[in-house]
Parts: sequence; C-alpha cells; structure tokens
Amino acid sequence: MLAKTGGEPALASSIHDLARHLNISIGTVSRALNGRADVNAETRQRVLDAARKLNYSPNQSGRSLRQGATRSIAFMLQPHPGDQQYGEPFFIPFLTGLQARLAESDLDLMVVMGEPGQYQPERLRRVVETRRADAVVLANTRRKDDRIDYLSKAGFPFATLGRSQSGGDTYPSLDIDFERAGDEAVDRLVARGHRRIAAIRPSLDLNFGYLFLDGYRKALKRHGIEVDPGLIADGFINEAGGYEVTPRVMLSKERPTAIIFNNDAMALGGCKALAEMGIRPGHDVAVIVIVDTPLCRYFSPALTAFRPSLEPMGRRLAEMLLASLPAFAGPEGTRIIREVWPLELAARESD
Amino acid sequence: MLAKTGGEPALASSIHDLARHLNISIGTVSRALNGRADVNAETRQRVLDAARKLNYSPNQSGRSLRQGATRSIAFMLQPHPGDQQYGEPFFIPFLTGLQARLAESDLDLMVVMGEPGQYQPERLRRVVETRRADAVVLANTRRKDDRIDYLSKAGFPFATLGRSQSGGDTYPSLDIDFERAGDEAVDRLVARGHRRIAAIRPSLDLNFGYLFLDGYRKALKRHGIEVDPGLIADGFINEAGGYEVTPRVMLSKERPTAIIFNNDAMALGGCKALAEMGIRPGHDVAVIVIVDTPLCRYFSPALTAFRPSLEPMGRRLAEMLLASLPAFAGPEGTRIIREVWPLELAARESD
DNA sequence: CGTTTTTCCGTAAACGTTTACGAGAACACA
DNA sequence: TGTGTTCTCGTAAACGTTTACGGAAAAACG
Repeated sequence: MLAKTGGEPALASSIHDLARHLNISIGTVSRALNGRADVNAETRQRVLDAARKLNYSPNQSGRSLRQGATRSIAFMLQPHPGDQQYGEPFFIPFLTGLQARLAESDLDLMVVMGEPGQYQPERLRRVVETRRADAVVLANTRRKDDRIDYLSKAGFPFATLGRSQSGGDTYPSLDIDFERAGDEAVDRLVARGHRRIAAIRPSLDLNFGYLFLDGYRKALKRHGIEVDPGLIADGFINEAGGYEVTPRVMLSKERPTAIIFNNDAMALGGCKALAEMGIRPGHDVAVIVIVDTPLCRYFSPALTAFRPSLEPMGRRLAEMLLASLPAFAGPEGTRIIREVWPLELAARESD
Repeated sequence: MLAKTGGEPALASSIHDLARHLNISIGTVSRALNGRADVNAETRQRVLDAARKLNYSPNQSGRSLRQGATRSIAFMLQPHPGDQQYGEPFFIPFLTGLQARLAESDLDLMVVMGEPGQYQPERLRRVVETRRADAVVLANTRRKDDRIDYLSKAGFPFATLGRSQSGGDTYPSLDIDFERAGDEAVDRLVARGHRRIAAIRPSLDLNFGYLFLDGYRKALKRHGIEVDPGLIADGFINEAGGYEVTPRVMLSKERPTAIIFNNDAMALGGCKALAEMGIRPGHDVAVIVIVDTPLCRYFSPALTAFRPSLEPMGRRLAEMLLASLPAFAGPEGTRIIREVWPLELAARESD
C-alpha cells in the first residue's frame, strides 16, 4: 500500500468531515456541492463556505467508482525507438489544445507513454482494462494499426489524430491533409522549373507516409512527369534515417533537383548528408518539408515547409471525441466526425 | 455521467462475477488474486483460470478507494509559452526511463500538462487534491519554484529533475551537473586558445541557467580571465530567444571568439543569427552546447555538446522517489536522496 | 478418542462518493 | 380545519475492492 495522503488535515477532508462540521447529512452536502435543486439556498452557501474553509475537494476514486467514469481522457504518446531518439516535439502544441478543450468539460488529460517503437496495444490495454480513462486519443496512426483494432473490438471509445485503414469509420478522426501537401509541394517545385523531384518519407507503416506519396504521385502525373522509383526513398523516421537515405536518391542516375521531406527530423539528417556531399540546399537542390517545426524556420537556409495548426487541431479533436461520447453528445446524439485539415505553406529560402 | 465501460461483457467482469461463476465468496477470490497465503492451491488455480477466461482485471477506482492509493505517479510536463513553440523533446527519453522503472513496481505513469509558461501549481493542485496520483515528478525546476512550495506545504510526496532553492532538502532530486559542464566547456575553449567566451542562457528563473553560469564564471576565474558582462546574455528559452540575443554578444565591443549555449533550441536560433551576420560556427566562432540533442549532431557543422544520459536518469529518479515513499522504502526507512550526474562530452565540429 | 493446531473460507465492514426514495415541515388553497 | 403541493433533508444502497475477524473442517498430536 502506498502512502496515504492523510495526515495533513488540509488534504484529507471528505464529504463526511463537511457533514459533521455542519451537522448535516452527507447526502445534503453532496447535493449542495453538485448544484442540485433540492437544497435550500442558505444551506448550500454554508456547505460551500465550509468546503472552502476545510479545503475540501472530492476524492476522484470515490467519485469514479460510484459514477462508473473516471472523467479523464488518455492520450497515448508513442515514442519512436532508437538511441538518442528525442521523439515528438510535434505533439506539445497539439496536447495543449486538447487539454484546453477537455478542461472546459471538466475532464482531465493524462498522457500515457507507449513502449518505444512498439505499436502494440499493451500499455493501452492496461488503461482500458483497469478503467483508468473513459476514452483514448491515439496519434501516429499506422496504416494497419493494432491499437485501433484492439480498441474497437473492446468497444472502448477513442479518437485518432491521423487516419488508418483499421477499424472502419467507427471512430472520430482528425488528420492533416498530407495528400494535398504532397501535391502542392510538387506543384510549387514544378512551377519553379523542377522536373526531377525526390520524395523521402518514413519507412514505418505510418499512414501519413502513404498519403503524402499519393499526393506526390498524383501531382507528378498531372504534370506529365513520370514517377521515377529511384527518387522515392523510405528511411527511419528520425535524423539518422534522413541522413542515411538522402544520398541514395542524390546518387540516382539522374540527380534530382529538388527533395520533399515528409518529416522535419529526416530533413535535418538529409541536409546533413547533403552538406557532406557538398550540395547546398536552396542553391544546388530545392528542399521542401511537409511538416513545419521551429527547426525549419531557424535552419540555414530556412526551410520552406507546410505548417499545420496544431493547437486548434487539438481543441477540435477533443470536441469531436466528446461529440462521440453518449454522455456528452448534444441534441443530435452521438456523432462520428472525420475531418482533414489543410496545411499552410510557409515559403522560406530552401526552394 | 460519462459512458460506462460496461456493455461489452469482456470488459465488465468484476470480482463478483468471478465469485458467482465459481460459487465462491468474493473475499476468497480477492485473496487468491492477490497471492495471499490463506487460500488453497487448487482454489487459487481455479480463480486464476476463471479470471483469464472471463478477462477479469481489477477496477482501479475500487482498488484506489479501498487502499487510499492510486498506484500512479504524475509527471508534470511544463511547456514553454509562445507561438509555434514545440516544447521539450528533451523529456521523451527521460520519461521512457521513468516509466520503465515505475512499471517494475506496478505503478502507472501519467503525464499532466502544465499551463504553457505558467509555473504555478494550478494543474498540480488538481492532481493532488482529487488524489489522482500518489506522488509527483517535477522538471524544469526554477530557482524559486511555486510548485515545490505548494507540494511541500501540502505534504505531498514528490521528486524533481533539477534542483531548486525552494522546499529545502526534503525531497529527492536528480540533476545534471550544469555547473561542471559550464566549467568544462570554458576549460576546453581556453585550451584551444579562446579568451573571449560568451555565455547564452535562458532568461527565465530556470535553475540550470544559474548553475551553468556559476561554472562558467568559476572556470574563467581559474584561468585568470575577467568576466565580461557584455558576453553574457539571457534570452527566451527557444529558437527565437537565441536568435534575438546572440547578435547582442557578437556586437560586443570586443567580439567573442567562442559561444557556449545553454540550450539546444537557443543554439539553433543563435546559429541562424550568426549565419545572417556572415559568421560561420566552427570557423569564425567556436560553439559549444550544454545539452545535446539530435539537432546538435545533425547540424552543419555538427555542434560539440555535453550530453546527459536521460533514460538512466529517468530510471534513477523513479528509484529515488520510490525510496522516499514510506510504502516502498527499504529496511533503512525513508531516505531522501539527491544526486547530480555528470555530462559526457560529445566533441564534434563546431569548436 | 480428545485436544490442539492448521488450513481454508465466508462474512461484513470500510474506502468516498452519488442518488433513489421517502418523510417531515411549511405552505397554499378550499 | 382539512387536503394537496412544494421544499428540504435524512436514510440507505450502491459502485468494486481489500482485509480483519471468526468459524468450520481437516490435520496433527498426545
């Protein structure tokens, strides 16, 4: 058994303490606290005052047990594996928005760490089975995603940042329009005279890698440019991956004049490789990054990138998740919403 | 009230279901599950089998309520404020280690988001008062830290990554030896012939900024170099901060030949500023970064940096926290441990 | 065979809430 | 004054666990 939080009176006060202190029943105290109608105005005020004075706040375990709901939402943070892998700064603003919207509905956000590199539902299973959260938010969705399969089979409510082929259309999802971003990136490069455009994306089954490539291919086709498999490369989704794989496309028989990176970390690694080959991004080869981070802006040369609005997306996904929960759904009942948001181009120096 | 997780039989089974199914009392079921001695071996096996078959796992709310402990530890992730601020990739490997060690003691890690930029204990208060966690881990400790004051006054168990002047010596803490890193950075630069060495650190009250500067000053003094206030600058702890503040030291009356950055994001912004001034890191000015990230390694030129071992630190701080909790303390009772870990130099191209 | 010990299990209380139910008091209305 | 309605509150059960206690049966011992 862990340390009880009792001992210091300031924290230990329960609804019973309030009742005893006021010479009133616990039922009345609870009703007063919860704003029920059947309690005298003066009594309610006395309860509220006493609650403040005794520093009362409800024990969440007791409340959860009684209500069958924890009033907390879990976000699964899934680090990529590998040495010195610092993971996903990407998610901080998203989480900020998510948290903000949940707080408005008096819900807590808890982030659970996934096993680095393991996209299996083990950590998730723990949350679900011990009922630590009422719903889950997933990110880094894969094309075929075990976590989604698990959650839908278990009938546990969830929403995802990113689409997947798993689970059907049974859950809310919000995604960035990677397809359009890939398309527009090609458009932009072609308009600037490029015909040999390389694409570098993560090798994992991450769904956005496929979406990006779809857009890339579609745009090339529209411009009558044949897709050269030698200009498409998959690498591990970090700096090392970009570093390793970029030379491969640059040593293609006909060297590309532009590269689109599907990930900022890969772009950094890729630019490092370019530098070692004596190739200057922005001069000798154009570079566009699909998801912007501060790195892109402060790199030299500053990298042209497509930027999502992560904080609003966090808010929005929370909204969509709540709309899918029976307890929160508005008049029109439980709705499953799926949205795809465009990215905004941040034109800088590298293309 | 939120969606009950009941409905799908696979998830809803309680200890009562097991008891009914086996024609046995719930007390016996609980004892069997918890490995108590006073239960027949055959009975235990039957219970275990049934638990697996009915996919039983204990309801954490019920358990927490009864035991007065949640078996979960909260980590407070405190984002920096500001537009497009992607926060703290730094913490992912640390959290991985923390989580791993906690899991070994069957404890869950939950990350709670702090209000961006607000180092006040509001979000913490919520966790503490509703007893959602049994202890807290803090990072980004400030010199004077309201969160630490709050937790110690409340008598709530916690540990910190990073030291502080608040709260006395009453809590376990693990810190990086920023002082020594600052010292060694100067040492290294002096050995390479530098005498005018700038220091750029975060302007917030973050404690490590002070420790770093202490080491910097001490080393300069040892080498008989007078501290030039014009070579020390504080900026906001992100790329923009480094970008803004670096020109200031470079335009000092006598230009520095080396810069030590106390933060990788600030270093990135700083190098951007240098590039715009036509100053090449590694050629025209030496650059050392105190806390290494993949960015440092893949930047061009690769930035010499001091690297902490974050994952082991996470494990270690979990260990220290557990040792301070009465319920986990070993035979020697409750111990408060404070440790400071050295950094390892990753010598690269920029100095 | 009687007594003591051990083994095993059931009973019930407790953790802190919320809430259905009912009852007493006050009030309105005739 | 009698009856019905409205306010306000207390009672008690329930959520799913764990655990102190006691008792019955079995085993050990003389």
